Amino acid sequence: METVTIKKEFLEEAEILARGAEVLPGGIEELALKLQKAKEENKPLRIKLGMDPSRPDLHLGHTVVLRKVKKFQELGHKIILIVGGGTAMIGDPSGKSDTRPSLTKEQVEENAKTYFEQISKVVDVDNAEIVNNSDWLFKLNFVDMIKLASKVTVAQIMTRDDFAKRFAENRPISVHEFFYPLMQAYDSVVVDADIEFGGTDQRFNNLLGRDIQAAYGKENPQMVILLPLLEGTDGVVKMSKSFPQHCISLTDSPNDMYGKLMSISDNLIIKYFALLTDISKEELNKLEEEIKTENPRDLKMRLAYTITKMYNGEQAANQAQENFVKVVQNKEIPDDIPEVKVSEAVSLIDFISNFDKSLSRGDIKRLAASGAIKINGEKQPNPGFIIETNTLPVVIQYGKRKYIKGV
RNA sequence: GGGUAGGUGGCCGAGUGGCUAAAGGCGACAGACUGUAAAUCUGUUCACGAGAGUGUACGGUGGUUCGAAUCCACCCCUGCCCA
Repeated sequence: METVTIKKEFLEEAEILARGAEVLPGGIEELALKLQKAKEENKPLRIKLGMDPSRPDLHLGHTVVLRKVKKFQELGHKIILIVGGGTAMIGDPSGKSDTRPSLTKEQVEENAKTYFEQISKVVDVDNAEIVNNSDWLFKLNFVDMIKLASKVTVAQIMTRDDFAKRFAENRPISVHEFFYPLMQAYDSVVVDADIEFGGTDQRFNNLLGRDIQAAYGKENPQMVILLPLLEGTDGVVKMSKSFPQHCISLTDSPNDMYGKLMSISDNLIIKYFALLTDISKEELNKLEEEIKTENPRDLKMRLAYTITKMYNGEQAANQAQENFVKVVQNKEIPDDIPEVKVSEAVSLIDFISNFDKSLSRGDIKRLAASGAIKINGEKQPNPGFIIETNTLPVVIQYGKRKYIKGV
């Protein structure tokens, strides 16, 4: 690369953009250079972001990357959202080794649609370029694929953490799984990306994109910007679709979103503030002090309120907070309980079972036996208890926060 | 192609003819305590049935046996070693 003086303004810009992220391989300086060049040539950077359409729900973990991408968009750069219709055929090998069920074209399109609705809560989808990698991946013939595969060695592929681990543990690795990173890298060639975004678990895949671009003749191959992974509500495992119970989804109701945020581990409070809100550096420092003296619960309520408001608006956030105080802290009965018409006497177990199909009748009996079922606030251990019509309306609580009203 | 070790409930893993709906752990759910945090303690964890019980289940299909996760045959899948 020829020596170019990097202007201060771009260094500063790069530094802000890189905050909290890993910028590979050249760090802030290379990023500043890219920004500067883009400006001088009046050629917006092409920002690549891949999305797995296998499960359509977007959670807060995704927004860490999306929020960063948005900052680039605000500076006038072009976002290219790649729907992984082709890569979904394989499924990213990381984590579970099971081959995922491949999706039909219709499913991918359907999922992609709900994806965009959710993504539009963070980035400006209308100004983004949206493509599906099945459009080019499925057109590759065997020779093309061999050519692609020839660009990388087994030793290189095996440095990928997941493969190395499985190999060391004598667990199976199918050859087709090697193609996942290759396909993703090839996407970078096709969309001519300048920067690729991802979570830190995408390090290998995204860096390979850089190498493959170079191998296909791109002069200034893409940089890679990696953002920290967000732990799920349990505070241990990263928020991932494989563990839906730890995910806070963008489509969660305001009450759920608020409640789930309240259930995160204390040691995640600062991290959530830092990665998920627009809080300033100074405020963040202040919070770090406060958390030492104040009840972490209060900071968490502030967090829950802030994030709920971001995605659902102020009114909904207020309601969610009120609801939380009322139902959880004061253990009162919530307002918005689903109502079910009871036209004749019905047993407790039938009533719940008809309403909530996710529980087996055995589950309900167990709940009753453990004292988790309440009728109008009174524990009722007998699942065969008959709800008479002349006792209506009744409020049934089963489990921590599930209610039905019989009317 | 040859040899060898395996495939058990959401996961890991014990179990080599009846006492096995299958030890133990993890996870999950619930109760107590709380701040819907953590830690801790207790209980539950295939389905149906109020219950006695019934059905289904240890890779698949057949078989032996009064009785099979466990023995036999064939098949499928995976690891490792050799070629």
